[in-house]
Amino acid sequence: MKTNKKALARLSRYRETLCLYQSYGTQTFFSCDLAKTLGLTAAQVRKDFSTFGIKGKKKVGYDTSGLIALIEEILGKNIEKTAVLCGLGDLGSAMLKEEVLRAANVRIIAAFDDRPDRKNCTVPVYPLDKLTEVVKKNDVRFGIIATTNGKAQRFLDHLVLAGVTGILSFSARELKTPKHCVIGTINPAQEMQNVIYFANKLVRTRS
Amino acid sequence: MKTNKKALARLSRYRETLCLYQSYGTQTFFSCDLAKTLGLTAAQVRKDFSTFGIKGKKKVGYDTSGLIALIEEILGKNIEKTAVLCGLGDLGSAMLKEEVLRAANVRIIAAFDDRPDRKNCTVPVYPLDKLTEVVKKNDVRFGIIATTNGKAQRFLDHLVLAGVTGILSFSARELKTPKHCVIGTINPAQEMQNVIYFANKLVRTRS
DNA sequence: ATATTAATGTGATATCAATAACATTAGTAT
DNA sequence: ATACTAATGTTATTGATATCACATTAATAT
Repeated sequence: MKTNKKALARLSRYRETLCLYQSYGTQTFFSCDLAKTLGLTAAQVRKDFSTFGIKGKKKVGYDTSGLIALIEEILGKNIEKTAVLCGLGDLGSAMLKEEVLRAANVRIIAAFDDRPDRKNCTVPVYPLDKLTEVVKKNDVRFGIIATTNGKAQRFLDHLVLAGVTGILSFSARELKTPKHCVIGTINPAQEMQNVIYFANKLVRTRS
Repeated sequence: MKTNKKALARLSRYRETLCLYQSYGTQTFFSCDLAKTLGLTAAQVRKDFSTFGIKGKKKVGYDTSGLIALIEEILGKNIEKTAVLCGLGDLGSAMLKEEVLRAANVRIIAAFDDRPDRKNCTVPVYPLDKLTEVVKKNDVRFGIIATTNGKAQRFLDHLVLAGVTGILSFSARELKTPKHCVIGTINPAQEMQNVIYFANKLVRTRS
């Protein structure tokens, strides 16, 4: 399968929407339905499906529940994955909310924060120097870095050493990551910057 | 100037890095330096610079402080922009932390949340029905939606009606937005999903 | 002054993603 | 049965982004 980052990113959006359809009792749907709901073109939906080997029936469309199951299979959603959380400030606490990461089906099993006062009842909280031990004992493969920029690299280094292979980071700083470890970065300031830039452009080019 | 979304997104990363250089006292730098720090190629850095009309000197490189100023000019960083925040849960509170949005130079002047107990000392907190009034009175052009998925569309509709033209949303749901309004979406679950997918692929393709 | 060199700036090329176009085919109507 | 139609699945085209290659040129060495 020729992987396509953008198409992959859309897969989980497709799944979301199909769940919605299912809740309405819609058993089958057409590519144009899904496209409309998501503001895409029907061709793109079909192209994406084709990329991941998803098949429908001519004149009938696609089977909602079957497709949800298939997408979940492709995304490995059925396998429960565990992660540890680094940093228990507001951002870290937000990540612990059930709703936020549910779609990815990761379970956060522990948090690390050097401020001992940041207790949390949903997961145990440890200081950084316990990270390796906890990660190794529980065979954790993913980490979320929700600390201030200054501390991010240190947490990352610990995660990598402990054997984590995928990291989600909220740090605006550039983090050094070895090749065998995947890192995804969320940078709200940058995203905001883009919104501002294009909003300004919209205003300027309106004639 | 032929705009290029990706290049624009990198501009703020360039700025970040240059500030770091400046703090080390580095007055000039080469494209390859910047490339190395950010894990890009020197050619791409120069291409990006070229896109935005940024000039250097052969054999000398680029002037750090001059370039920071220029990028800030391009990004409109010098103009202070105001925004309102919708939702004051953990995610909303995180957005109020100075560090998080600083790079975009937006100032959040008010927050809206229907839970009256969510007081906050750094910005005034109002119920949703005050949104239009506050936005109009202060001529606010940007909004940040940090609520649970269910409430996001309602906040967005209010923001749009009040005249906001740029929105940053953390909602996983598809939000309907008019064409004259720019929306940027941050979806942690989806980002995590991608990390998981590629981390698994890495493991599988390692031979 | 001249040659050398190490950098920039950019045109050409390759890759990746989105869109358009259309050939195929399963259902429906007659 | 046959024709028709409305959907899929895929190929071709376009567009955007990244990479490559190199001509240009300003500083340095001789």
